[in-house]
Amino acid sequence: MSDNTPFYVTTPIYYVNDKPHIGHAYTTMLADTLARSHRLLGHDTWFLTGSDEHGQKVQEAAAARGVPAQAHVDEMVLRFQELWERLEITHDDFIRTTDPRHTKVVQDILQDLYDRGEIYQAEYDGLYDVRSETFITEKDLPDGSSLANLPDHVKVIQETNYFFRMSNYQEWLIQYIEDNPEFIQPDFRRNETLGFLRKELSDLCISRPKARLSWGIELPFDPEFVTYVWFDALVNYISAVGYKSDDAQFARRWPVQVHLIGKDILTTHTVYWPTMLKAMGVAMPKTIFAHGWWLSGRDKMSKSTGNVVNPLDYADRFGVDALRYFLIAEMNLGQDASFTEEVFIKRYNSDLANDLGNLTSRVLKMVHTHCDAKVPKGPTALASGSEEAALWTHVQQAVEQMDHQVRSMRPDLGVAAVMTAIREANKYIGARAPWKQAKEDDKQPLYDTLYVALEALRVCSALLYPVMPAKMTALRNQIGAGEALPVVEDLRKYGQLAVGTSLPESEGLFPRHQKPKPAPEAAPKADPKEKAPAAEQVVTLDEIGIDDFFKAKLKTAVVREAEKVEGADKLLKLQLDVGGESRQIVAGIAQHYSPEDVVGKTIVIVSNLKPATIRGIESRGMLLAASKGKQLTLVTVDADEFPSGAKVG
RNA sequence: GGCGGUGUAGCUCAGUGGCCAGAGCAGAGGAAUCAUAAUCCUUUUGUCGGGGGUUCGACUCCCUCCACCGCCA
Repeated sequence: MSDNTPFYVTTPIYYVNDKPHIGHAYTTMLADTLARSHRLLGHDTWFLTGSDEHGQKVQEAAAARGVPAQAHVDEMVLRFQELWERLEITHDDFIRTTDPRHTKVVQDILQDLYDRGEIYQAEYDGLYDVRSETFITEKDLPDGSSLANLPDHVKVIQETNYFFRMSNYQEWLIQYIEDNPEFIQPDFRRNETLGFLRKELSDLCISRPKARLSWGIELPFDPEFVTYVWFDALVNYISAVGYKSDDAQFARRWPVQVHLIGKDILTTHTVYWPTMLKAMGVAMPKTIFAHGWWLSGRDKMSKSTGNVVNPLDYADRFGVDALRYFLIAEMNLGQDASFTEEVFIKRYNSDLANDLGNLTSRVLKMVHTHCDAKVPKGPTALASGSEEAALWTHVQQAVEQMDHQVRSMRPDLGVAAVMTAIREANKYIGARAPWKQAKEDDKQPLYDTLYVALEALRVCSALLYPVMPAKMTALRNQIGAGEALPVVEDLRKYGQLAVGTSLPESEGLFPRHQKPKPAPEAAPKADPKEKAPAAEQVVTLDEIGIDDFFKAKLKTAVVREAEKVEGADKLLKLQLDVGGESRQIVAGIAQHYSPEDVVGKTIVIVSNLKPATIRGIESRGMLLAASKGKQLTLVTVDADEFPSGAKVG
């Protein structure tokens, strides 16, 4: 089974100015689990991660602190490097885009492409979004703004830049994606990319004038410019493995087996990067795999709502391996997954504490009590049809499943198969009742039971090792399998534990955690008589973040006309003036206001509500009104003359 | 608006034409007492989103409607 198939896996390089969060940690742990799995299989494995260190934000952050940019990133990068150490990440290399080995290669590539006409200079005359540091078109403008009325963060600029002839490769890329189904995964992301490619692809702006951005890699053919992100960040995947610097290494590693990415950077990796490689004449990645996001419950995690899960909190409270297990077991790769403390503790308790931890504990306690803390002598072969053989079959199914599912990028299913085997082992113990066997004069049945159970643990611990390296090493040590890395060949062979091996004192691997709380933040102490559901409501009912609030765009509006809606006794149709724009809404206020009452009033509306058709009449927005019981009053503004279209909030 | 997806037990999901539709978690009852108040057994609820069609037979294929999600506009 062992071979020398190369396995090269990457994470995106993380923006050094960002604070590390669960998204970074997840991708990196996933890559680590894959890398460890392939190393066990004997594959020639290389795991690369790193940091993206150029750009405006770094330049500004460094300036704000009054330190040179390089000193700033040297300091910031440690937050990632230290986190990876803490999370048992075993990357083989960590590339920084400020490394000379990287900047040199970037410049070589740019010069080469420029010489070959793949990069050209052109005048850009249009809109620039300062906030996202990107060029935009009129279509990209936020609602309510226009060329005549630009938002503060959008500027009209005219500047010279350099462009990469990406558009030349559109047809080729479509064909390539269609010919190579494994290239972009999961397949619905592949479809998205093909959808993106149905419209015309433009050339890619790859530079910024130094006047605006100096913290970057200088274009070798024009010292007035630095290269902007794409030819800097993406190139890390090849600069780190010897492209244009170490042909032997590059030949050994490339093409990469898997680029792991989050779904938010799909297009850069499935459109920009392949066309860049094509222009360079470099082979395509085998697979670009986009995973989903971790949600906080059902909501996107967001800094401003404060619901960002800090991976270190969980690592501190439950252990790094428990966190790794949760992240791998809980996410169906590709889909989004939900991270809550309640779900975390539930899974921790049921899988790790109750099933695996307790199985280990009950088996080892008996070995210590009845077998003099030595691996007992079990059956030399498993009689077909026996309970032992049945358990072993389940364990072997887990071996096969893990192998298959890791290759299919579904480690969650592999882990689930191992848990099934572990539950079978618990059933086996129950069926054999070794505590009864221990009371018999003939101890051999007892020894048989315990040895077979230990063998099941040996195999399962090896299968889970890539996910929980430290805990599984501890477990393997406790059952006498030694501290060395598991050997894959031994997983299909029964009877590998050496009889008579002395076992060390063992302690619980996964202590149980009490009482899943409904939400991460401690809820205010409710009346003890109140049952959980009530408390849950208190917590989940409805504090929203400022972000949520601002999703609703509230504006003032003046009612120009109003009329009753025929056939509906509650509805009025209103024609509004909202900052010069007219708009029609339907409001259920007819029992409280007559049309004459409301004309001329300045009211408040939700301006970005999805249009609805009420009684066949289009309603674009809703007005605000206070109501209690049967009373209702419109929300108006406290000034006699106030312009319509004003922002409220 | 265009393209795609999803809708199966209280929750999370599996199930690519055929025995009474499944798993884990949660709930209920019981057994056991080696073990981390852990384990094991039994057990309830399913119009398989609605409607129509193809078929001897559909959760599974086709059409349509509804709801939600993703990407794009």
